Amino acid sequence: MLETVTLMKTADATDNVAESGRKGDAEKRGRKASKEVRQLQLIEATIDSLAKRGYAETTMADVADGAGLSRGIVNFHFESKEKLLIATLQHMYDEYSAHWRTALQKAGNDPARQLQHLVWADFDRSICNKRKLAAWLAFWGEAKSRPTYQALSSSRDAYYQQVFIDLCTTLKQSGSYAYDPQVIALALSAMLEGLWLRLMMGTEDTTRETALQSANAFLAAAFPKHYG
Amino acid sequence: MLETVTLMKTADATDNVAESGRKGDAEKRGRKASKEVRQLQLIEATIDSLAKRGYAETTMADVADGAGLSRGIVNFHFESKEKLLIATLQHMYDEYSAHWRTALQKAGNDPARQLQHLVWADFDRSICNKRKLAAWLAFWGEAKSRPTYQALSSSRDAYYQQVFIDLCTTLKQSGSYAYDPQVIALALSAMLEGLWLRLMMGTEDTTRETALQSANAFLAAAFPKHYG
DNA sequence: TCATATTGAATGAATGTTCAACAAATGGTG
DNA sequence: CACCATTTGTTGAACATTCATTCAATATGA
Repeated sequence: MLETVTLMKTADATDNVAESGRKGDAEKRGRKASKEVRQLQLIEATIDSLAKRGYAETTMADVADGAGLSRGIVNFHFESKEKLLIATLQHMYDEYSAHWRTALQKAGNDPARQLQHLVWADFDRSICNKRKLAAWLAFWGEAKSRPTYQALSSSRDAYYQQVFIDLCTTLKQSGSYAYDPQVIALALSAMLEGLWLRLMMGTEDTTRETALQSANAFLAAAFPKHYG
Repeated sequence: MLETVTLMKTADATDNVAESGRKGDAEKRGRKASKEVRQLQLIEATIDSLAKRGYAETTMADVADGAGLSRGIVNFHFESKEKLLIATLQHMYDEYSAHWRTALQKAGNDPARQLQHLVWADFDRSICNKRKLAAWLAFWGEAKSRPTYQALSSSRDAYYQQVFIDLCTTLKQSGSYAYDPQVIALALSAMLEGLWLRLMMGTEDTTRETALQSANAFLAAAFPKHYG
């Protein structure tokens, strides 16, 4: 009963899902596609399912249906459901990483600009959209009780956090602020994650624009000499 | 009706998964207990299970075992698994609410003090401990795709947010700050939730103490004339 | 004795995984 | 090019397991 709906909904997906769900039925239907393409197709279908149904309700059948393929296919490309989900989380982290690094690179050498760009990056449409945020939230909800997810998360998060701390340290020196860089960096990254959380939950009063506004307000308050 | 409930559980409070699973076999075993006590016992067992196994892996059997009761018992006291989970979420919200209101009341009439106390309240041991944070995270992860959970969350959250906005507005006037109160209130509440998120995930570098430190740093940065 | 709470086994539905059969690509050989 | 063998991808049904729910039997308290 929900199956037909599933096919339709890949289209609605606010962003780029359209393409991944659409690419000529000729290419994916029945006929072979390269291993990588097929795996990506299944990962995208997994994200769709996570976003629409949540972690607990995401089933192999729903993923296969969402990709327009048969039931057994997922176990062929990924050995098990668990490995599919890990690959999906990995994929999302890789995408986030790439985006983050690009933002940092484009910011040049000025630490104030770098921090600003990193904050902006978090609210970019390509990263920060309903579908992906919902999928993140689904994973976070399970991460606590799944060592594998937690391991994946913590190593990367620690790295981002360190970059924030370093930037805050530099800004402190050049602006002679009184704060402990470590403390203010934690406040900053926590706020960014909290804003994501709000966006994920779909709270009425929080949009990408207002979230970004609040993030900017924080920077202005914490580093008035740089962002005033 | 919820008030009495609140009293009971604050007793076991701190972090004691142990006790909630242990309390005198004499009391609960076989012999009848009042309906309310039994329901509370099952709700506590549900929180334990959510914290230990996550939402997706929480089963009726695990809840019953955790409470030291038989399999069929949960369907007798709560009609279904879904209703058990809703009652559990409701219970956690009631507890949080009560704690929050108490903190606000104890703060007196000074808005700066009120805001400070509300922030402190969020990191109080009775609210902010591994077990309960993990349970919150488990619910949040599913809230996006469950209208019932979302409805429960959003109405309350909107209320808290409004209080924050009002307090920020007052502080702005008395300290003649430049910020838009709405924007700064969102930044504040997002940061608080983000800190919770970090604590939930069990990141090494974030403890209740460092989280509170960061929250205070935020207040000092945003309202220097009040918290400087 | 009656109402209510509790138990634990039975039931049925949902779902992850396996696998034999089939189809498509690939590559070698004449 | 034609032909066949092999490898690889795909399918869908069968299987086994897990789990929520039901319910008849039993125990408990009034």
